[in-house]
Amino acid sequence: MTNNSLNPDSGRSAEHAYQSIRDQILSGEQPGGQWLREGDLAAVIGVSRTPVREALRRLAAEGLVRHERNRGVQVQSWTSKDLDEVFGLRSLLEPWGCALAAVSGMADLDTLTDLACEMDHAAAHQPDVDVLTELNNRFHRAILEASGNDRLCSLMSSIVQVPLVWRTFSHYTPEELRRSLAHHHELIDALRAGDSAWAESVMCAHVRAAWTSIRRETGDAHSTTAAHLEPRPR
Amino acid sequence: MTNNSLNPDSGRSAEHAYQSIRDQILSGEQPGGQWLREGDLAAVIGVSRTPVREALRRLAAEGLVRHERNRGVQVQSWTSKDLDEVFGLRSLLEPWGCALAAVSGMADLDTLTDLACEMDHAAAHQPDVDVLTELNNRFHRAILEASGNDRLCSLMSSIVQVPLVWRTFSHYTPEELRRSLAHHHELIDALRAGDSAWAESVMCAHVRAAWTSIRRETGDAHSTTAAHLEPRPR
DNA sequence: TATTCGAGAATGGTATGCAATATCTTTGAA
DNA sequence: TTCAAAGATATTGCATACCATTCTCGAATA
Repeated sequence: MTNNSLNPDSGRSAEHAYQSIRDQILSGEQPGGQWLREGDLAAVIGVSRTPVREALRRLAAEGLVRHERNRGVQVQSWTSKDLDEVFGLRSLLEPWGCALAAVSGMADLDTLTDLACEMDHAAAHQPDVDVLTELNNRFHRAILEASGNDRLCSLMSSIVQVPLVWRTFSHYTPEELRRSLAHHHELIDALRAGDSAWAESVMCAHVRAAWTSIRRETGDAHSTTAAHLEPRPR
Repeated sequence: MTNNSLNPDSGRSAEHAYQSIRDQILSGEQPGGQWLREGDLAAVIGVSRTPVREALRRLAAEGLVRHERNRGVQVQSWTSKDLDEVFGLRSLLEPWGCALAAVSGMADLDTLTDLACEMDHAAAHQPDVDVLTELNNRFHRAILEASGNDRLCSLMSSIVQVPLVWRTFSHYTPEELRRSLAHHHELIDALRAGDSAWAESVMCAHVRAAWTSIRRETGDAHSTTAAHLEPRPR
């Protein structure tokens, strides 16, 4: 076998397959609607079908692929409705988590500041979308973790697993990018002040600004209804 | 083989295993911390280890069991912190979904009314917790589906997968049970009126009343802090 | 020409065997 | 007596083989 006892990856085929397939989907390499054959994936990744099946089931549970009995799995396709659902939930959950973080005392303001400054740097000259995406995800995750609600973190993680959302920064104009980075610094100030209402408001603005940017980029018939501008029930 | 072509369950071993194990966990038959051996489960359910493994991975993705490499899976244990997390999220998401349902025009008021009346009947003399649980879950699910946000439904489904929450009705006093059923009817009236604020408020009250009931039943040191009574950030 | 039926191929579903790893037990010495 | 190390045992992880189901495509018939 290819996995002898000297191979440090021995016993991690399923995890490897999962990461591999997930990356292909989030990067857009496997477009929505694409059928994923177990045999092909197994051959490409270099493992048997068993760990590939396990990986596909995990991805199906997370909503990245659809599983049809006796037919296989295909990469989930995303519509503007999906985007609205994701951002509707984000604009509810992230501000809430941010408000909790403001009063939990668990926020590591130094780390957040570092991340925000690194993002400023990464955006300075030739914005590197991959780096910005990575830093941004860590920033948002750090705030949610400071909320003290582990389930909230898990939920948000699964929600933002949408290629379009994952690469939010590729949709920003330079001006929008600057505003987004400014939001991050303002969030830190609000957290430092322990002002949950301030923190919540900034985060809400932050998310909904992103919503509008992405809607513009993915403009379609549905966007003309501006559904997201309907008054949000309180 | 036991599965010949005449067996309608042919090719659904994994689903069968999933339902079987899930029921055992939600019913409390398999207590938290219990280790689940693939071989034992396979023998009891009457299938091979392969579909059992698939079922266990699904349950792990849903958070009902914990999976440790090369050690197996054990039933998730629940603490009062978990309960607070679940109800914190519920008291945010369910009212929101309810408000959306009030203005979406997608709520099937007849079905909801039927469910509410069936619950009244089931609670009349000798309350049947299993029947009430089933009807209650269908009632709440129907409202969330009427919100039009499919992801919200999925999220809530995964959140309430906690034995203690699943069997909320077993924690109610007769008086609390009556109030809960009254909430259901009021929810229907609010939805019929298309009043999102009303619907949202009732649902919020409904969830938070349940929170308090369950906290009382699971009373522990943590409950003395009454963390859920802290002002919810808006 | 269109439609339906069937044979073959492709694919997923399940069972089983082996290898790797963790846990438990036993045995030996300090 | 206790602790540690090594072997025994049990359990999971992965690969492979086989079976069931579904899809495809062509031929026969209305």
